[in-house]
Amino acid sequence: MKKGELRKQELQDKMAKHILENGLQAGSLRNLAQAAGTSDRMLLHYYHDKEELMKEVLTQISDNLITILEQARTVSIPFNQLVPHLYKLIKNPVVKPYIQLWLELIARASKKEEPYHSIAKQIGDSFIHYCSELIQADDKEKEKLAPLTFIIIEGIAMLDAIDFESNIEKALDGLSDFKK
Amino acid sequence: MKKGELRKQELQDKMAKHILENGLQAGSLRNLAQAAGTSDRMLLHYYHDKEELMKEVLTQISDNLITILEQARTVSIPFNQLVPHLYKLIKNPVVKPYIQLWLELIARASKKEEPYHSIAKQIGDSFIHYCSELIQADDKEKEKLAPLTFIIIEGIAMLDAIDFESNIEKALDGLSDFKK
DNA sequence: TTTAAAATGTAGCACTTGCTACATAAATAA
DNA sequence: TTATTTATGTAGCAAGTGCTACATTTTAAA
Repeated sequence: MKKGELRKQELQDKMAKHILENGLQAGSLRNLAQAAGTSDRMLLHYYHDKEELMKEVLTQISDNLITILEQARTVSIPFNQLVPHLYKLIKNPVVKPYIQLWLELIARASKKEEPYHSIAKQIGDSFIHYCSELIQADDKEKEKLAPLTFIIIEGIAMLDAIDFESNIEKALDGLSDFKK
Repeated sequence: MKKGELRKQELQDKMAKHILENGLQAGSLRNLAQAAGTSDRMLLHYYHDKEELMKEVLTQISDNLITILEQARTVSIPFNQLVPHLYKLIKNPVVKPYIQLWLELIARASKKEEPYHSIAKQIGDSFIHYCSELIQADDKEKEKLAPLTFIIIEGIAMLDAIDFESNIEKALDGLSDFKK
């Protein structure tokens, strides 16, 4: 890697950290520049415009999350244990900022705003793939259970955003009453 | 109702419509004023500040949604039919803007931003109450199934935001495989 | 060593944001 | 009719937004 690219990567790491800690809303060029220890002028030197910058930063954040998830990977689990397991995971202080950012991403994606929409789709795909790998079931079952797991975790994340923990517990209770 | 209050309500209706159609992001005082056919100056005459304005407008929107939902109410349905029923409902063009706004609300609520956080909690409560009324089950079951329904519908709304319809179908398929 | 390219600084533009100061016109109360 | 709220207009401020123009220094290629 050349010197320039190295510097760019250095800035990008710091920007990713800043976005993760403060959200998309706090991601103005000047804010990001300050967090990275440079100027907005320099950011537009390394990136063509803000859209390109955000695309690369968010992609990096998403890659980081995947790495974290892969590291926290266990052996495959049956569905009824997987959901509580993932609930614990998204409550983890390391993971939680990613979930909060994810909610912001979805809000923008729902308006087809770019680059957020396409990045959100990518992340969605990765997560379903991740669920699929974790579920203990045959392939035909996985096909249905991975999306179902995704949906339930997303829903839980939303309830968690409005401090509905007790409702989450009740729902998990209700879920465990079901059998195949 | 006095003349002033009447005028305020008139403006508020138009602002609610605008927010519903264009989202929170498009809700600057000047945008709202234009949509209501007045000036930002006048909005701050009727409301103390933007926070108060948003609080009242969003509360009204939420009340409108509840009215719509109540009108679309059927007889009580067992859980496994309720989820597909609600999925159809949130796909309804009349309801869909509310869901999109809801996603935006959640994103802000997750940062404890006011007035969004408290309003989102209120709406969450109403929706769980609504689910509870619709579910065909005894009270003890409802206690668990209403939050579970809420979670699943929220999750579906998120997947829908990133055009994951086929995954939603698979998940619903998977869900119907479960039995008590 | 000259030359081209990449890195960085300083200033600013045009626009949007919430909100305010200062005024006048209109409706209402005394 | 006078006095007092209430309604509305005009202008602007201070801060923030993405982005650009123009300059200079530093680095690397010839």
